[in-house]
Amino acid sequence: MRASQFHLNTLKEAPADAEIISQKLMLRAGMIRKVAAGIYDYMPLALRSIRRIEAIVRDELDRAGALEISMPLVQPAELWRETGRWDKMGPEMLRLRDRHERDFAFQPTSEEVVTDIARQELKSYRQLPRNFYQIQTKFRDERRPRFGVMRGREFIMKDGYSFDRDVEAAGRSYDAMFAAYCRIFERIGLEYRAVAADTGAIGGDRSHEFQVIADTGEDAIVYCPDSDYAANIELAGAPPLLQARAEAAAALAKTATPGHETCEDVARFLGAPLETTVKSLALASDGEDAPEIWLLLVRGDHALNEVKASKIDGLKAGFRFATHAEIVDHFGCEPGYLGPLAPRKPVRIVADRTVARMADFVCGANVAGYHYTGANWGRDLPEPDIVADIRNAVAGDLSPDGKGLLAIDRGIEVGHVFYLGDKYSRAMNASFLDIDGKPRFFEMGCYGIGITRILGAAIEQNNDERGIIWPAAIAPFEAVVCAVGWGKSEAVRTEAERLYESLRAAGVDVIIDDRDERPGVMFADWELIGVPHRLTVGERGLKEGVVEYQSRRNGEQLRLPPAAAAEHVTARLRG
RNA sequence: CGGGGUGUAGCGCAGUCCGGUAGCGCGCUUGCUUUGGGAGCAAGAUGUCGGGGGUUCGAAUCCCUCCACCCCGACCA
Repeated sequence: MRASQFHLNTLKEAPADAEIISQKLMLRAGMIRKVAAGIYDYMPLALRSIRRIEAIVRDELDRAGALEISMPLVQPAELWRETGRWDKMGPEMLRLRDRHERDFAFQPTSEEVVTDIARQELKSYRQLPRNFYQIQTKFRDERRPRFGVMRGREFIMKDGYSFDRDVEAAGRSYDAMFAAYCRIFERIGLEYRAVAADTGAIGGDRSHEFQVIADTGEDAIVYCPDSDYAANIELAGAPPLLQARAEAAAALAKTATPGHETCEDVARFLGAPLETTVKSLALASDGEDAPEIWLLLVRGDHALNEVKASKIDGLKAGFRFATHAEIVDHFGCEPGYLGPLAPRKPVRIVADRTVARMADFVCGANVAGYHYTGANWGRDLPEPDIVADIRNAVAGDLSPDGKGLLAIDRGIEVGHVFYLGDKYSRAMNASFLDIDGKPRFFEMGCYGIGITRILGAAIEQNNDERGIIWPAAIAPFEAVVCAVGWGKSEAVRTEAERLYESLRAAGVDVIIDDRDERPGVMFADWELIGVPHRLTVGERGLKEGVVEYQSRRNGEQLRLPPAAAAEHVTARLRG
């Protein structure tokens, strides 16, 4: 490629609404343009990187035995109604009507369509296992698109689906995809972690997220540096922090805490450690009749984990935070002073395992402006109705595998492998004839990779004050030849062209900067764009018999004889 | 969907309070000079001031109303 024929449009300043570094750099480098909220043009530079990511994904999936297909972007509502998801999906799914007023969905994912394929195409166990995937545009009408390409509404995703004859075989398919994903992210060159994730209604332990480690990540990853334990914070087990409940030592006392509503405030005001306070959260579950009110208790320094809470009997069907009116009605006071002692009306008390072992604790008194100190289970109030793990794990907790202490990192989810069971095949009556001649529902798995999100994640992980530093495997160009004084020096032109041609001959994806720009402009552009390897040809160097090499990643500079330069770059890329 | 905020040239911004017919930097065009880290000088081009309505002799500016976008808020690739 020649820069004079390529489309380059770099900016010195990023658009004001860009928030995170990858979004700013992609906009400045001219890779993407915003068309609407969460919807972007991918300009030639971006598309080159996208195609390289896709190539790696295809290569590894093909190797793992998956087959590429292409399913429609616009999918008939009837299929989505079969699984009930037409109603369940909510406003996140973009709905369309055709000229006959028929309902369609713009695919946010494709379980329904692929299951429809399977029930028509796969009749016999002899055809199993089968794994279909596609790399396709998805649309999810996110309530809040942000972070550029990281959380766009329209994005490119690889989604794959496996079909197996039984649970064991499905497990093998899952493991094969898990392994393929590891290879994919290693080849792309990302620092990632595979973490156990929530399986929701499906159950079981076969759900893993592939998280790219980055401070700007929206997910919290809990892991044990001394073992291979890693889980999404939604799932990570949080052990009780007390071995056993101590004997009550203090007397129950109602203490004035005017204006102090948070545990932090109350602890500071009372001069008590935050670990002696109990945080009370009022939830409501909407049952057949009146809503039931719940009070969930975690220690003052802990946070409620809503995914864990949703697994408690009675909350499984869904819950919400109680309204102000419900709180006043059941507790007889304003939020901020709620507690488990003698609420005005009966509420279900759920204590975190740590809270259940606390003694002499501080909690709201259900009277505005007052907290109890010295509260004790059994003596001052009944034992909790339910004791469960309902808090987020925190750094320093004992790892659930007992092999060390937990640490927490931020991550960006770029992949997810998930065992589906027969949820979709049963709903859509998708079956095959097994060896015994009886029909069975397919055991399914689904496997996603956020192709465009990988772009953002890679930049979040690889950048400096000058711009992007692409991992070579997904860079828009592997190398650039900068010709200083292109317009006036025949020698420079000749040597730059020669280098360019030898790199091309060696299979390097190289661009020659023949724009006749000043060197500062060229260097700034290519450093912003993040091309991993740069060769500079100028009259000054040629007089001394050298061209200059510079590595984008570590800034290393070398002066090389022109005859050895191309080989040097090739060796770094392929070596 | 709630709460906050912003819309002025491709990008970054000033001008709005106090109404008088739109400006700065970067970028773009042309010419000359310059030529190893985002050049200098000169001359230029580019605006329905988010849309619509109103007030006024006169509106980017005041009022009403839509719209778009951004930020803060709990199940996602």
